Amino acid sequence: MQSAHELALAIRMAYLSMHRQTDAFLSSFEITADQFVLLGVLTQQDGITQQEVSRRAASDPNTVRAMLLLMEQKDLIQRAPHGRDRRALAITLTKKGRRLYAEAWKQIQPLHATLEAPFQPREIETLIASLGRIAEAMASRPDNRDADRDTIETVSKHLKTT
Amino acid sequence: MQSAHELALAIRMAYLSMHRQTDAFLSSFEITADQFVLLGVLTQQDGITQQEVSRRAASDPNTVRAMLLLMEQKDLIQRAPHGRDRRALAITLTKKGRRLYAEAWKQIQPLHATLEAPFQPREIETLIASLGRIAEAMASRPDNRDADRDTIETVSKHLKTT
DNA sequence: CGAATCTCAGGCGAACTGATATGC
DNA sequence: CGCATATCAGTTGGCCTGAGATTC
Repeated sequence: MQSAHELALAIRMAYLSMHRQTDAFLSSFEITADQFVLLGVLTQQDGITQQEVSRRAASDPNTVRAMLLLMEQKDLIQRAPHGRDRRALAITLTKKGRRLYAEAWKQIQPLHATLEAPFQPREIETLIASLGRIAEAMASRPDNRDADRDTIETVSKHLKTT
Repeated sequence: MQSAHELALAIRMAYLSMHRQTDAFLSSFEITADQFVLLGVLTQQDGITQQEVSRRAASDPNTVRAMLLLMEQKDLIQRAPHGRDRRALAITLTKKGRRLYAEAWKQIQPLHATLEAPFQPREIETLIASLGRIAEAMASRPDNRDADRDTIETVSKHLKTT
């Protein structure tokens, strides 16, 4: 069990250090690492609902809503009534949002290079698979909420197609 | 570069799902996953300064200070003037804090089991090492602040001795 | 004296919880 | 009716900037 705790701390440290660096790299664009993730989701497919954005970002609807409000103020996205479901809002990228994501993506390449530098290509695939198994294991615990399972499946599918 | 992005997203998803589950497991103790991390640091060694706690938790001094204030209110820790450095506060666990950590540790064992279930013991060691290399790579980027390097070294040392 | 280190205060974005309203 | 979606209010953790205090 000791090694499980060490693993948990290692994941925590890797995530936090990466998140800090990502924020630093994106600060000149005045977007955060997490907003960058949402832009990436919408670049894959937009016109989807806030719920769908939340699922694909493995995040929480309330969190996503707050982020989208900020991003709407900055004219990166639009929130318009959904055609088929009048409860929902359809989220679309603005031209500014699409352009910003493309430039932020370029900006972040050195960080991507640093991230994969210590590894062989095969190691990276293994690492991604291991982390995916962890996320699956966490999401399929008996006491979980149903949403989590959907999230993992949705995101896994999303990852495979990118 | 594409795989680097996938790796980043995988780390993010693994961390967030784990963090959610940890919070759920600890909710009956009325402490959070991050407070649990601080208690663990102090269990290893207490009487250290807030700065030292921050470094060992791979976190930020201001964040840690706010958390310690909450934990002091709940009588889990004490903040007393430091003997050698009169600028600093020395943080010590109370008996209540020490007992709570021991019980929370027991409570969390099923989650630890779930975390390591998908892997062979050797795989876990490899995984921890890989995540450690990522944290090192992130911390040693040219544009980093000096504090990050110290953090990684301190925590790495800490992990080895546990 | 200045430099370094720690504490503290205020602010912001993100993650989550729980509750409520409304459309399906 | 149950279910899904969005919204609102509140808490916590994480990071930053900047101020003040103390020690070196």
